[in-house]
Amino acid sequence: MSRNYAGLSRERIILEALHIIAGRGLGGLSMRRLGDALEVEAMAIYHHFPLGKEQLFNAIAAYVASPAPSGTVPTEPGEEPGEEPGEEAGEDSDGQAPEAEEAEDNRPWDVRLTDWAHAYRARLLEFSGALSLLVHRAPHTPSTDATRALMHRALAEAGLSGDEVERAADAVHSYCVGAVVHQVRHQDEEGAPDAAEAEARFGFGLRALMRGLSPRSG
Amino acid sequence: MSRNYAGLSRERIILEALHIIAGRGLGGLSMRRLGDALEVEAMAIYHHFPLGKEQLFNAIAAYVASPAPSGTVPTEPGEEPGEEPGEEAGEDSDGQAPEAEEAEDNRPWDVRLTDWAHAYRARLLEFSGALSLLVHRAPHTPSTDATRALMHRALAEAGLSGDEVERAADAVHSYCVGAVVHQVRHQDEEGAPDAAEAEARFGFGLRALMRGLSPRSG
DNA sequence: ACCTGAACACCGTTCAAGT
DNA sequence: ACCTGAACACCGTTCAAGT
Repeated sequence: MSRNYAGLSRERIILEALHIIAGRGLGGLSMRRLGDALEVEAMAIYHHFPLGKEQLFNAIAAYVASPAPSGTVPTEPGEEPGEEPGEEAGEDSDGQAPEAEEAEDNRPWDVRLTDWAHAYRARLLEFSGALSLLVHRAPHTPSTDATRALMHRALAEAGLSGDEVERAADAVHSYCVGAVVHQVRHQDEEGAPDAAEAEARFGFGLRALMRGLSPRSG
Repeated sequence: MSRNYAGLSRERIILEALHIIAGRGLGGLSMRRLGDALEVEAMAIYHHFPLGKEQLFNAIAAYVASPAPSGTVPTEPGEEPGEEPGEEAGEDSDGQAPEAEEAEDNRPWDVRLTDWAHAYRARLLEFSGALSLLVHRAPHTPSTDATRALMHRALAEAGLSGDEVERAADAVHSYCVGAVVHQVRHQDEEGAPDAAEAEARFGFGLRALMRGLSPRSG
């Protein structure tokens, strides 16, 4: 029993960490506790996250902020993409990633934006225990790239131009994060809205914002 | 030198804690380090915050979220208001506090709201190191009461009614917090906007939101 | 009332070692 | 490559004691 090929991986570690965070809060996550949950010595985690807890936090943040192809563990900048090291992974520093173009989305720009916003909100809400990790971390992943592209296309289509697109995208993003923070902050108060009402309020504000963002129509 | 009347107070402790947070981040705040900064044994802090670090965090959150009569240390629910204990402080559980009505604000509703939003944003930005404390804490202070009243008056004046006022207030609040989080998240990235541009973006989104919130005008 | 100082359980991380 | 186990410096908090 001295050997232990626990089959640890970054993904398993992140998922288990998220589980602990969900149950005991962010402050309840310790390397030792995480090791226990993974049935491994705490120090084993350092083999997968050599830079320690801070690096683990970054990975969790990236995971939470990347609602992409379902449960993918994104690679952080400054880390090699795992798997057999050998040739360079070919990091094209281009903005536009040519992948992930599964099918054209022909729906109107406001529907696409609204859809994205609701999905993003749901993701943040699902991992609300890790939300405060996102306050000082802005992970950069394929998923966040895709979001950026989606928003810019939609807002350009709405008739905004250049600077306005940039600012409008920031505004929508800010509103989504802010709304989730607002809900989480107040969720165990007395007159707190239930899940349905919370989503209704989110939709109300989102519609107002998008209405106000649209170019003058009269 | 065994005695030490350090003249400790909740306010001094909170201010010093905020100073440490500004310098070393939230994770850099330890009771022992805080004690050192206050030239006191760490355990002395527990006399002013008997419930420990969690209570201190609550107090910091309340302080940051209360841009009220300049630097007042608000009292948290579940703590006596300090000073000589004796008679009960007379906690009127009424919502509307009859105090703090210094002078009528006769400016249009949108100016009042915009003003409040910019001031709130500035406060959160000033203490951005403590921002993540607000993700899971919604302190209730005279200042937050005043904010609520201000918002409701303004939005009612704008022509919104009942439910709409509630939802609109949430939306504005969400946007403000979200915008600050968004700025803090991205602030040491490459193409990050400077302070002026950041405020401009904030204003842009805020105007859009308020425009979209206003009742139909055509 | 206000602060000290020793003590305890727990924490993140390093480092040498095992397979 | 992957994991263990002892060690170190630091942490939050309790508790008895000083003035």
